[in-house]
Amino acid sequence: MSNKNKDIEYIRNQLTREGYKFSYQRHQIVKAIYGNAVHINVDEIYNKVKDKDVSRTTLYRNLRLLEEVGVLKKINISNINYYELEKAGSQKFHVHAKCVKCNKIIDISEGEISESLNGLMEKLNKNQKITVSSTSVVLSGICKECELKI
Amino acid sequence: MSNKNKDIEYIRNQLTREGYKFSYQRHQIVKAIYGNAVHINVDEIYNKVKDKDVSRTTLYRNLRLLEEVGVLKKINISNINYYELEKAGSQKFHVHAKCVKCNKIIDISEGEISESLNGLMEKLNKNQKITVSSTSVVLSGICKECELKI
DNA sequence: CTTGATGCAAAGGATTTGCACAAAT
DNA sequence: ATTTGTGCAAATCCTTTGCATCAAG
Repeated sequence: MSNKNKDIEYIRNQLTREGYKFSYQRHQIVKAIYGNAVHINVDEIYNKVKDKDVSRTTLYRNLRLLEEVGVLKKINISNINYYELEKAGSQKFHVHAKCVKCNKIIDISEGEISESLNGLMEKLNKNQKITVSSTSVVLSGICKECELKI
Repeated sequence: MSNKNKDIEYIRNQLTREGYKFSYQRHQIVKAIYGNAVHINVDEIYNKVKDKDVSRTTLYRNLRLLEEVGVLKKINISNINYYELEKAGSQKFHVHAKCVKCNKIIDISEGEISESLNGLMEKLNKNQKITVSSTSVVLSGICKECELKI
C-alpha cells in the first residue's frame, strides 16, 4: 500500500472509530489537502474541490470535524487559517515563517530546529503548568529575496 | 520618570517619528493595554475605553496603526486576537499556552525557554531563508488543574 | 430504515471602509 | 489652512447555522 493510501486509510479509521462516515465529499477534501506541499488555506482547498460536488459549507464543516478527530491541524498566520494533515510518520513540530514584506509563507523543516523544540517541550512539561500536546510556531521576518531588494 | 511613563513616552515617540499624532484616544487605548497583565483581546480593551470617548472603529484603526508602528504585537490563539505592548525592556520572546479543556491562556515566561528560543532564532538566521525579527509560539495542552479533574 | 451528511440561503461575528465632521499643528 | 483623526452606519470577509433533502451503513 502506498504512503498516500496508508495515510488516507488512517484518516478513514479515525473517522469511523468516532462514528463518522467517510463520505465522498470528505474523501475529496482529504485528497485536496493531502496533495498539497505543506499548508493550504480554505480558498485553496475550495478551488480544488468545488468542481467535485463539495460546497463551501461542507468544506467548513469537515475541516472542523477533521480537526476534532485529530487528523488536521489549523495554523493561523496573519489572520488566515492554514491547514495541514497530521500524517502518521510526519514531523511532530512545524515551524512556519512569514515574510513581512511579501507575505510569503515558508515552511521550515530542519532537524536541528525540531530538536530544539523537543527540548523546549520537555522543559515545559517538567516545570510548567501545562502538559503540551501540540505546538505552533510562527516566525516573522524578512526573506532573503526581499532583503536583496532593499 | 516611572517605567510606565517611560514606556508611554516611547510609544508617543514612535508615533510622532512616523508623522502620527498622539491623540487623546490613542493615549486611552495605550493605557488600557498597558494596564493589563499580559494579553488582552479587542473586547476587553473596548470595555476599558468605551466610556472614554473611544469608538470601536477608532480602536480597530489604532490597534492596526500601533502594530504597523511596531509597538504592539498581535497573537492569534484559537481565532481570537490578543494584543501585547512591546515595551522597552520586555522579554524578546513570549510563549503562550492554551488549555484545550478550559480554554485558559497561560503566559510562560521562563528564562530557560527564552534561551532555547534564542538559540533557535540564531540557527534560523544562519541557515534559513529568512531573517527573523519576531516570534509567536503557542502551545496547546492540558493544564494541571484540568488534568486533576480527569 | 435510520442516522448522519449535504446544499442552499440566511445569519453571525469580527474587522474595515466611505463619508462628513472635529481636532491638531 | 491643511492634514490627520474620529464616529457613524454600511459594507465586507470569513465562518456557522436552520432547514429540507440525500446518502451511507
